[in-house]
Amino acid sequence: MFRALADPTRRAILDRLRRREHGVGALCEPFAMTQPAISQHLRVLSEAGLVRSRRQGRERIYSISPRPLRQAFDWLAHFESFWTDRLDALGDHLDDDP
Amino acid sequence: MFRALADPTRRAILDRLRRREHGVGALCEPFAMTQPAISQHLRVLSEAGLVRSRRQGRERIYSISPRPLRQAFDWLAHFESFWTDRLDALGDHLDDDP
DNA sequence: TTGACACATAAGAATGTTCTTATATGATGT
DNA sequence: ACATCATATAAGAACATTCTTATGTGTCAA
Repeated sequence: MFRALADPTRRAILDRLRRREHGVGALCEPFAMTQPAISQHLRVLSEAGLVRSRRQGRERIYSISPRPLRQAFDWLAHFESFWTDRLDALGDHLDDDP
Repeated sequence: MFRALADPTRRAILDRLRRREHGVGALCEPFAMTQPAISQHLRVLSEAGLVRSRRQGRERIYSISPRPLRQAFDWLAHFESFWTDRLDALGDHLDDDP
């Protein structure tokens, strides 16, 4: 799933979808890339559970599906004390979830 | 940088370093992988700014370097409203940073 | 200074990713 | 039924990742 977030195009797509949902055509527009390439990225995002889609006429509308993003967020939150503590440099981080 | 987080071995290394700093030998121990493989992962983490290291005798001690983790965390935090709001299903997420 | 230890680097094989072009599918309007 | 629009899928080329084994580098201890 972090793998799906590893690609900058896919992160840009998510940033775009964060603002509002979009059809594929609209998602393609800002990228210097063919439509199949975007569809493939959407597939990766979809398989990672990061987006969902529904049909609407002949368009397919994609939107954010937040659950895995939240998992990633929660994982990173484990490291929060590293930038919160001023004790940072002391290597003072022992088990916070035993 | 998300690319560096995309590999499960590297995330496991970070999880390990989150608890305390470690030498390479200790980091290798839980993995079914050779020492050079781990050293290569450590190099990727280091180039992404996710870990730092210092020499201590003949050991090299690795520890977390939190700045890029925080960037990732901040990026994901942009999506926080998706799992916070109960309006989730309404696609009601318009610009929150214009 | 020599041997052993802890680690890094190099080279290469296997596999995975990310694009392209060409083609298939599914819905709409006539 | 047919042409068209919106999108998906397939096949393949180019490049990147992730391991392996073999070897290099720096530190310590005798």
